[in-house]
Amino acid sequence: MTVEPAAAEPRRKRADAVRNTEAVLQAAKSAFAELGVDAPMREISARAGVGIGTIYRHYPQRSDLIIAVFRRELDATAAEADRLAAEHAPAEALRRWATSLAHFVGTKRGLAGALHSGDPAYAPLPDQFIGVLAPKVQRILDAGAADGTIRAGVPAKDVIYALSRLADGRDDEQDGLMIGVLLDGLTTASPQP
Amino acid sequence: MTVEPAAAEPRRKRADAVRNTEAVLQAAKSAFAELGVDAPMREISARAGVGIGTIYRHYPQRSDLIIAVFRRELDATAAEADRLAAEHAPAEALRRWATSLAHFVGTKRGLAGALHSGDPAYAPLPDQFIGVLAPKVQRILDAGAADGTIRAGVPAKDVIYALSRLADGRDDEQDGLMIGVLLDGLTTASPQP
Amino acid sequence: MTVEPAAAEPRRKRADAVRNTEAVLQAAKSAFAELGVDAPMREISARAGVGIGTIYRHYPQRSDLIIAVFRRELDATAAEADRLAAEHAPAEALRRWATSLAHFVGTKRGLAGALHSGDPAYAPLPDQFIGVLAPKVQRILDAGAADGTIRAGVPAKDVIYALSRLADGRDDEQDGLMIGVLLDGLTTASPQP
Amino acid sequence: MTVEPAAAEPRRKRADAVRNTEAVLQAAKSAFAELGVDAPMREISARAGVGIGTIYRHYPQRSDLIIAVFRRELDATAAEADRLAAEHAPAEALRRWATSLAHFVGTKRGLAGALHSGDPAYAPLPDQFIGVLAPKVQRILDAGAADGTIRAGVPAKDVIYALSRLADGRDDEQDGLMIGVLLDGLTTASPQP
DNA sequence: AATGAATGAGTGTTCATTCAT
DNA sequence: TATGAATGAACACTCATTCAT
Repeated sequence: MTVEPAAAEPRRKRADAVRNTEAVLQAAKSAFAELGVDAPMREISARAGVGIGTIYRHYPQRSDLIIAVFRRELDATAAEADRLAAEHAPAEALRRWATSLAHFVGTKRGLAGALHSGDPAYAPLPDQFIGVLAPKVQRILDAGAADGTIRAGVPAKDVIYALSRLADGRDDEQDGLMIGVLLDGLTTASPQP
Repeated sequence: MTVEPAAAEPRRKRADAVRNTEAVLQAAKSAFAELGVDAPMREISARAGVGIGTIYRHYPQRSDLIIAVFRRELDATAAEADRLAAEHAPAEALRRWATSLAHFVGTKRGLAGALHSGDPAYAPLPDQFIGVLAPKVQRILDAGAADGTIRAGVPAKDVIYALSRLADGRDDEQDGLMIGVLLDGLTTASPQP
Repeated sequence: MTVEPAAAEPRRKRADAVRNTEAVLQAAKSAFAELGVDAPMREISARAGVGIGTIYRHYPQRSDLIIAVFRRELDATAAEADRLAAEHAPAEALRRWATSLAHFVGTKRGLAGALHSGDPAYAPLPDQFIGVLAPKVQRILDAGAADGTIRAGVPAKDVIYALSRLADGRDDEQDGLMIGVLLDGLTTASPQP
Repeated sequence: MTVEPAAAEPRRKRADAVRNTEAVLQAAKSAFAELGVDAPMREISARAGVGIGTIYRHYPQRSDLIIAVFRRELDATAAEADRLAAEHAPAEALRRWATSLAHFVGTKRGLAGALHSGDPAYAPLPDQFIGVLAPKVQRILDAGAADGTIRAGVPAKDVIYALSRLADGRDDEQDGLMIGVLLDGLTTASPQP
């Protein structure tokens, strides 16, 4: 497929490594989607066509792999918050962003559970997720608090956790309903004078 | 076939059996609290000072044991709904009951997760919990819908699930905050004319 | 169903015991037929509506129960040998008797296996079966040897074992075929002059 | 994708793996001989001085291990059929081959039982054994049927099963006797004109 | 005598993690 | 650096057998 320079042996290695890394991420993504984020490591290595040792080399902790797999989507979700904040009033931005997050979390079997499991294997996860998302969401919340459309005093972290939990169900429709209720509790119809 | 004295002696030796049954329930309760509802059966049998076979005799499925352990508290939580419904306006009753449920769920490591895991070992759990709680909660919701203080069209089942999820955190305070927000979304300050 | 004297308390016990014994035998028979002779003891006691201890009291060894269950049929099969010996020429008697034995063994899942397993739980079985059957069969064999229609020098015990093994299949038709072949090897078409 | 030297080095370290594989086969062979083909996996792994996971890695199903253990001998027995067919008249070839099979089966405690147990753990066994042996034996049977020295219409499969059963005893001598009788029933002294 | 609760050894099986090559 | 073989702890579950009542 890709044309590679015949020479440059050391480069080759690099190319291989990149290919492997990508294969592992894809494999993990599909395995996580089908089996949950607690999918057997062996299953992932098999899907990637890579030795299991290679995965451990790159991702010593399971949480490292999870983070790597979701990194792009996580960043996209964070960016979405900025975009929405720029284009919509805070309450509306929050509402739309909640849908993004719900989609993100809802399609990752077991992710919400892992975030709150207390299992050491997942320990670094919450900080990672909150670290990326919270600042963006906090800005929306602050803007809403400033114009009175969003209840003040609710930390972004807790909003994100709550949304994650409510989005983890088997039934998107019902999940959406309760997320809507939560947002109703968080927002007011119109800016307070 | 044979006529027996109505004042039946309900088979002796229940002394031993009852003692063991109680020991198992206590052991399971403590194990569940510390290790979660997926605590190893052996651990439970060890804590109970009982052979592992004894547990399987009484509770062939893990879910049977979980239900037995939480039965009393579950019933109490259900009864609380009735009591609160009798003593308070619907929205207030709901709010207070949510605290009860939050306490119940919040002290059972892994219970909320098990309720939504899809794991066959926990399969009968959701029906049990919803079956006991939903009718009571539904009555409160209906009363609130009737006088306009609670948003109509939100099934008790979803309310219970949502509350369970929000109560599953490690931090009671923050859990309580988000539960409050959810309830705000579910209720209105005063009866609608 | 049966009319019992109202008095005679000690008799009652006896009646109960007999009823229990019979129930156990029936239960074991059906369990053996469906699950094989290694059916769980608990399953048998449950079918009999009797405590498991009761079975152990009457039949300390599994082989005791097996023997008791098959006793009647075993005796009938032995008697059949005598009957056939009286009514038919030796070779024909043997051939017919083989069908009886094949039916007996073929309908007892696992019996043939147990007879040759070497498992201590079944140790007394072979002697029991051979002890009852061999003398009868030996008489037929001897008669056949005398008139030259049955090959001499083959012990009844081995004939019985061989027939049991060949009858243990899943396919009666094919079992019958090979039993026929064995009998052909054992007999000659007509008395040798 | 990448061109590799045709003289591929077949991955080092096979030294270790091969050693283990062989150790497992030896251990299984001895365990099967002493305890039967239902010997505990742990016992086998212990004898092999190998972790139990190693056995499951190589032989996910018990039947896989059984087949692997007996493969060589099974193939040898099949080859023997060809050899005997080439060197002897059909009836004599069959007779001699029966001795081979009897030796094979007779030294594998429980193998004959497993072949007919219906236990899913052994399910692939009959097809494997019959698949390897039946074609060879069938050729002998057909040749014998053609020259009238072997009874026609008896499938090789049934002959093999019958011989296996008769060879499964504890007493080689008596087993041999009944096998002889069966063969007598299957063959005629001399070619039919 | 009958009951059935209790015992606990035994077995199959999975999977995270290490490490020799 | 990659590989994947090996490890072995862990767990669920079954069932023969004992024994207090």
